[in-house]
Amino acid sequence: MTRPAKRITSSDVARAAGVSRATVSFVLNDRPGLSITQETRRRVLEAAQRLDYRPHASARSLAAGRSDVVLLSIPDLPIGSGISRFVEELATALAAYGLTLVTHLAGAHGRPLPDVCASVDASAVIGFDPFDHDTIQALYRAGARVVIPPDADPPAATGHLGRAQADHLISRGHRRLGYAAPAHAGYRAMAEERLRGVTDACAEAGIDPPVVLTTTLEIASAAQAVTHWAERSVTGICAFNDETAIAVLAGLYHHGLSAPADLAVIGADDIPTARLATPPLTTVCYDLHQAGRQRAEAVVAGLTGHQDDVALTPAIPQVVQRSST
Amino acid sequence: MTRPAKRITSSDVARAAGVSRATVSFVLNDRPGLSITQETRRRVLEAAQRLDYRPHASARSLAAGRSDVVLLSIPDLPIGSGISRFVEELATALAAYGLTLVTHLAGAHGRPLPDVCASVDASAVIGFDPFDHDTIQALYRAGARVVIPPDADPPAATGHLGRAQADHLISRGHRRLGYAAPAHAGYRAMAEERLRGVTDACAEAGIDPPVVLTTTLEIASAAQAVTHWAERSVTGICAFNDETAIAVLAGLYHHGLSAPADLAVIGADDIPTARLATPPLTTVCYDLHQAGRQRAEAVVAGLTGHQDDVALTPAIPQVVQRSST
DNA sequence: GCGCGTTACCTACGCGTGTTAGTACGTTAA
DNA sequence: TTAACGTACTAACACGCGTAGGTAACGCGC
Repeated sequence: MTRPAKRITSSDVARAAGVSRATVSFVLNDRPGLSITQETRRRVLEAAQRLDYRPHASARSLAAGRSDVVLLSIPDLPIGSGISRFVEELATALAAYGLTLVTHLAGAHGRPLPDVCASVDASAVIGFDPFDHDTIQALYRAGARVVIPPDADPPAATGHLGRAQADHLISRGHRRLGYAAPAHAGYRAMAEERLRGVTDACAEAGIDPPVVLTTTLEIASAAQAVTHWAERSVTGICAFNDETAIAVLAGLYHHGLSAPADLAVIGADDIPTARLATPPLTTVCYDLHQAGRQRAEAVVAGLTGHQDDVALTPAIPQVVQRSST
Repeated sequence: MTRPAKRITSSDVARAAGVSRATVSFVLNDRPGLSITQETRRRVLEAAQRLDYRPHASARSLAAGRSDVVLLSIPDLPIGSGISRFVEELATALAAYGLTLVTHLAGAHGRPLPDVCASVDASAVIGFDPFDHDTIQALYRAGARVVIPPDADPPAATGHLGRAQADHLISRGHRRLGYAAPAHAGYRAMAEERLRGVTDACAEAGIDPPVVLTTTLEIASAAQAVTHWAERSVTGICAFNDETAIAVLAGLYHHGLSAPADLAVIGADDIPTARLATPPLTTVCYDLHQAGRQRAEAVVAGLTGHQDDVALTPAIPQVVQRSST
């Protein structure tokens, strides 16, 4: 077991560089409007690097009244690789502004979000689900200066995914759709939003609402759902996500059937194994690259006081066409 | 957009309760060895609750020299649901000790771990991969008081997964094994450790080392690997993880072959779609529930100074027998 | 010599806590 | 009467940093 090393403070750097602590602070924070000799600046930077100086975050945020921590709250559901890509993109974009992203699984047993926000002294909080009003107030009281989404319309945005699935199937001639809902309770809210998109698209196309069936990730369960859909002449399935879609494909295979001839299946999220399914799965997903970047910009705009300048345009889902539709 | 609320400090609580700030601190931290009247205690608690007082984490950790934040570093790889279960378990166990877990995706582009550790002022850092010595030193310098794994034998533990895979195949009579390595660069280190376990198991069983081939998650790539293995009379494949294993299954299917008749395939991690593969995938995984709880205990032991009392017994991998072997 | 402006830095305060060393007020013991 | 001791608090310092305000040195014009 390696022993803890002593903490390096800005006084240590100041002493090593032969200047005052204030000068160290000016140099390291690149304070504008102050004149520091190139030579002094160099000495400070060299000393800081040599000592591997890292400002004490707590002291800094206490003094400056703001931290560089951004908290991402992830709902209590099995994390898919899509979220992971989103997180990576977001973290990268924030890092470019000197901000650090940490995530927190808002599980049922964990601490309430405002507590976590206070614990890490986050200056911004990003969520997936919209927060209710009380939570937002508590987050502000816990020290957050920016909260995203504030209370805007992301539910509608989530519905877009389902709408894109349905539109795709309808455009390929399907007139009777099914919806494969997940059994996992944690998915409930998100599944209902995606379903709403499907239902809306059906209504606009003038066809019946989708036949909704719940399936677990067991082949037997999916096979049973396939039987039900067949009985009701359903020809195209929108699945809650790719895993559910792959379950449906497995259910088809179990009956000696296959997509898209017997039943077209479209998933959501584009997980890595989607392309490895038999047949390779058609799916929809957001441009997470863009979504992450946009969230990062919104945070930065909020922190610098221009929060009204950036509107969160709902991300546009894209269809990844493969062979299951 | 709701407007930020003013921060409540312990002075506010003290004023509201008609006592000094010090008394508030004593009451809220339940300081032992001090006598506080029941009545005073009640007044303080009531005032704190009424004002929704939350101690400023930065100020507290500055003054006390410790924070209640535990940082979990997750390697740069698509997060599987297994990790998510592990994180949930860990967060719950830590919350019971008043500690807050936040996670950080150690992506290639993100900030170096010590920076993040310093940013959130974490008092403990938990990692998956073993940290190298320099990183550990930097983490201590960044303010961490406990680092897990310290530098112990988790490489061996990680290797256990590969060993379990190989042992399983060998026990079923396979004498010539292959290893399916991932193409993704972020997986490199972890893949090599798992491969080492396979190689060790082969050596102990007195058979040739595995035929290592790299494959992407494209069917064509996997099919090519399958051809190579067939040419070298390989009968059983240990895949780096389930996704790679599913790619191998898809490669087999592409040639009109199937597991386990033509080639046995075993994955790792037990992702949700593993049971949905054709055929359902045999795989190995850790008991993450137990692993999370154990890490939490190690952190607490470390923070309270009894770090030598808790030995991290390497988690024991379990084989999930399905139909691909 | 004096006033003024600029450059290059330093002194000193405050952020909101935890915590040590006290203080004021009893009660008891010698 | 005074010392000793326990109770129930409070005053004041320290943590490491950002930053407002100051100051010494120097140049320049008159």
